[in-house]
Amino acid sequence: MLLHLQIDPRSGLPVYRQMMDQIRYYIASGTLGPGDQLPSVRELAQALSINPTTVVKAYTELQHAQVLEIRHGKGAFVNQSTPRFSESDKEKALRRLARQLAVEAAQMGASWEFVQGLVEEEWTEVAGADFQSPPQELRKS
Amino acid sequence: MLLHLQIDPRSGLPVYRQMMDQIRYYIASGTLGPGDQLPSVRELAQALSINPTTVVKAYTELQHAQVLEIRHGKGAFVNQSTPRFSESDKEKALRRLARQLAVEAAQMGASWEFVQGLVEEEWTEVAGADFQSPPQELRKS
Amino acid sequence: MLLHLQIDPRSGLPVYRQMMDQIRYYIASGTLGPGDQLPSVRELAQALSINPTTVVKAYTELQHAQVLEIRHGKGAFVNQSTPRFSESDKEKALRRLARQLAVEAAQMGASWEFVQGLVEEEWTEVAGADFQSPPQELRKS
Amino acid sequence: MLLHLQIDPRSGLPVYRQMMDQIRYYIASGTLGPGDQLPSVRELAQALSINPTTVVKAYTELQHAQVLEIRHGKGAFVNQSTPRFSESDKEKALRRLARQLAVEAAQMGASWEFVQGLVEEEWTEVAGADFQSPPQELRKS
DNA sequence: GTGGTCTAGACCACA
DNA sequence: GTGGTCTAGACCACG
Repeated sequence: MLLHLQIDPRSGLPVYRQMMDQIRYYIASGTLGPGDQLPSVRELAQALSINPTTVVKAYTELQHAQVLEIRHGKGAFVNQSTPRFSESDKEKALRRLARQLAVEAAQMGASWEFVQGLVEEEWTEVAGADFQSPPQELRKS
Repeated sequence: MLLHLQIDPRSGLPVYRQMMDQIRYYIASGTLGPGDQLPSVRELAQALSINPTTVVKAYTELQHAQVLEIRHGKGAFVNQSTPRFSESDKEKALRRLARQLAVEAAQMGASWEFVQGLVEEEWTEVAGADFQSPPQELRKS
Repeated sequence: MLLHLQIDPRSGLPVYRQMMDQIRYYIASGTLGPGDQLPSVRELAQALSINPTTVVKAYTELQHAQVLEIRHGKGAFVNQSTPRFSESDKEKALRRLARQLAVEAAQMGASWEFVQGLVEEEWTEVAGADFQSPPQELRKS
Repeated sequence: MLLHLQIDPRSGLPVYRQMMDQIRYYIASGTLGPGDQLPSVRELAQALSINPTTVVKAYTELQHAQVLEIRHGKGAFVNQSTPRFSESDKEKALRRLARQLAVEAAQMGASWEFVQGLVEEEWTEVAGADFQSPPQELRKS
């Protein structure tokens, strides 16, 4: 339950957003599975040497994004069900990221092969594990 | 002299930092060379629909970093001796974006084919015109 | 821009939720229209003698609910477009409220006619004004 | 002795207060009379899937308000001389719920017919059996 | 023990 | 001026 989040206060990215990104990554990559409990607010705050309210913000935002489920008095848990998005929303969000990647890669003079390889590497690292992980049909609540 | 900067106010990244990063990229990638003049503050601000003071801040910060030279009444210019990014820095920056794309796509339940197609579309749109997209050879990483 | 929110710290309802409820009411009843600017965080906090971060929380939650649009450095505005909900979500949310009303009314020994009249009164007060308000097609951004 | 309390943990209202309110309603409406015994703490807690300490808190608070009498080792009982709610109090409480329903329905773009139907469905389900729904007379408030 | 709310006040980003 | 983030610490609700 240590989660090993790495926070860089000088990155310009808000701390709570860095936390969100990394928690999402752990979930997507299978390190955290549906139903898994996250560290308590106080525990994580102390481990990262940040204020508890910052952790609360990260958790709350992830709750809004249907990534976490917060149970009062119990703790924060990875949501059971994959959140549903409309196809248009999905494409819109992902296209924004794809464009950002393409633009920066092009500006840096990267080749298409390089970019393609990079994306494939990250995809397999993140989603590959899921395909081999056990089916999630056993969980019902 | 439009520079094609891509700003996302909701990314959590400060706008002036997004600008700095991308200007650095332009310089590192050779799109901007030593001595080249950057757009005027007003011009850039209008093009990006942002406040001129934000542009000023980005330019000033880059001046402090010895990346730009501000000549009062003349404009902003790329400094001499601008270090190019190392290959590892390039990869690190792009990998961060690729990972973010992969994580969100995986959490949304997108297929690999969908992600791959999206990236390819954006790449051809962004880099295609400039680079005469090279022949589609097979690659593995 | 006074908005005249009434907060009762002893009601047991969180302050930010009381604010949300009343802002929603003002919007639904037409007192606040699409595009209207809300009081600034500091202004409202001072007027209600509460902490600014509490106002921020109310505004942020309403932003998540697609009721408000927050423009950094500009202020908070009533969203232009009515948020879209699936029919099933709509019914689920409203049925919860309808049931609560029915249960409590029944426990208090209210008659069906009384309940029906109450709902109709509130509906016309809230939605009636909208039907007579000018069409909103002129706004484009 | 199930009491049919309706608890919504996400309403923002403290659970113990929701319980207090509804127990007061039961008493005011005559469903619970002076001297009647309430469910045991454990029984209620299990039925509502909440923590026994929460039930204890609700009972204790009602004891302080002289609404209940706690007899050690015996249970909780409705006090003598429990004032019934005035008509205006009834209306105030119900109107609050009716308004909330109207506001949310209006913001979701629901039709009056939809809302009306929903309320009638819930009413008949909740009160129909108990009250042998009286003949449908015309009423105006 | 858990999370939820609120305060008081600081500093940053943006217009 | 606007909103956004973070800290330090308090008290409440819940298990």
